[in-house]
Amino acid sequence: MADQTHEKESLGATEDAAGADTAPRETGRPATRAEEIAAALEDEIVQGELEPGRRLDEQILGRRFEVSRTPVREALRLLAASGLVTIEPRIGAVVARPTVSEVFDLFELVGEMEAVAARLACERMTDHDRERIMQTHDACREAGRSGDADAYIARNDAFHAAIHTASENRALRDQIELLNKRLAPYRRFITFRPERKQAAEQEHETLAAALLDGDAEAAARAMKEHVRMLADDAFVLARSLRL
Amino acid sequence: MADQTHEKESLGATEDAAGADTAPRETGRPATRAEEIAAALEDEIVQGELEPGRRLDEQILGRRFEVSRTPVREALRLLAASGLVTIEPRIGAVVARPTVSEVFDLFELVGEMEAVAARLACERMTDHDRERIMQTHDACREAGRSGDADAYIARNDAFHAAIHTASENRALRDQIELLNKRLAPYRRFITFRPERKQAAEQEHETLAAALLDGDAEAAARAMKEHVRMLADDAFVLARSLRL
DNA sequence: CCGTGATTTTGTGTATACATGCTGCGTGCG
DNA sequence: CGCACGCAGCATGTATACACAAAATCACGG
Repeated sequence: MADQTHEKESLGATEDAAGADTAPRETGRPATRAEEIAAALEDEIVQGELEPGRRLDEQILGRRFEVSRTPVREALRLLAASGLVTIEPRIGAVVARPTVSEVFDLFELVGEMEAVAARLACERMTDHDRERIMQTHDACREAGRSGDADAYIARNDAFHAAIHTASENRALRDQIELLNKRLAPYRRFITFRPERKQAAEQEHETLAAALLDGDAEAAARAMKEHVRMLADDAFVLARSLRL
Repeated sequence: MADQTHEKESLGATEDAAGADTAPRETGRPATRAEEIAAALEDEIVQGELEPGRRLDEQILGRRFEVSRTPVREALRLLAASGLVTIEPRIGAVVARPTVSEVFDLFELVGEMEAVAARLACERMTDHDRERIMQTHDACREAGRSGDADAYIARNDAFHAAIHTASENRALRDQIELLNKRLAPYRRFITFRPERKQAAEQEHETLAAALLDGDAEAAARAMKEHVRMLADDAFVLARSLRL
């Protein structure tokens, strides 16, 4: 039972190295069962396999992961703390289903924070950061042409992650990436749409130009606009889909 | 029958954040034991009774709160998720003791976010918000003269809370207040110092003036500067105290 | 005297059992 | 026919027991 080579089915398994470090926990220490379960559930929520509002029954999950309720409970607590699930006493856990207004607030917040990150990145980035930003931007553009939606999402995340890293503020970076996880279920619908992808492309160009040009304010503005457009599209699409 | 009102608190309503009652009244049970314990521990950490680095033994805490280890564990998980304690597998929980660099990042982040809140508040505040900001500002000034440090801290928090509320973004507000909790152990040393209080007073004046004047950029700048000064003083003091 | 390794001890991680409050449905009354 | 009350089933909250890893202690040898 000591052998912890978890051969779980896992999911896509095509873990992109660039976006792999989206986990704020980099303890490097051996993971506990609860953390493994939390990570697995988080993936499923972010990937949209578990839709918002879905009930998360402790016993069922326990059977599914072949553990008792205890680690499952702790995993759910972890996810609840990061805002991905909601737990109400004596009721149970469900995948978080924020109100429209809450999603709006989250988009606005992440926009502001990404803008801060862009500004700081502009002021602080090393040559290596600059290179990585250019590189991920190019990769993003390339994926945009190829039309592979999954690849595009991964590259897009990598581009943004490069900016977060360049901001040289770990707390900021962690917060942004947590917020993006919470918003992932709502972004998914958007990023797949070709016209959005094209617009994002354009916005990325502006953003990258400002970054490489060292114009912090322009970069911040471009980033905020970028997120705002995304949010707008998300709401328009949500409305048209009666979500 | 539970007569607990699950009413969500109205945003601009009579919300005495000034009170910040440290005494968790146990009228009935609006929460589970784990949450009660988490709240109690959070208070003790924020108040500085539990210093950073202090070990949090599950069994000892269980005896202290007269519960088994289970709710204690969940409480610790809750606090860990909010960043107030650190849990390492097979090691246990300790009150979070971030590195200097991490504290620096946190101060910078909270400064940026408070600045965002100030800007948004400037653009969105209702008459009621405006009144509340003025009112809490006056109270703050008054407490500054009286010399009651605890009262001043409470009023100061209320002033900032009024701005957060006026920003009309709940997610932003929650994040800022969480960050402030995490920084509380390090702010404590500063806020008590008279010269810092006086400087803060001045900065508050500038900030309030910009807010009431509707100058969003000036308000954001003033807020960022306000937090930056606080952080600077905190680091200077920490160095002089060899912390 | 001190370093090194085995042993004990302690505390966390997980499992299981019990208690309590919610949910849903059926029955009886208005 | 509709609604309220009550009961049974069940999921969560809490307690307790066991397994195992890490720290502390001690014994032994250099």
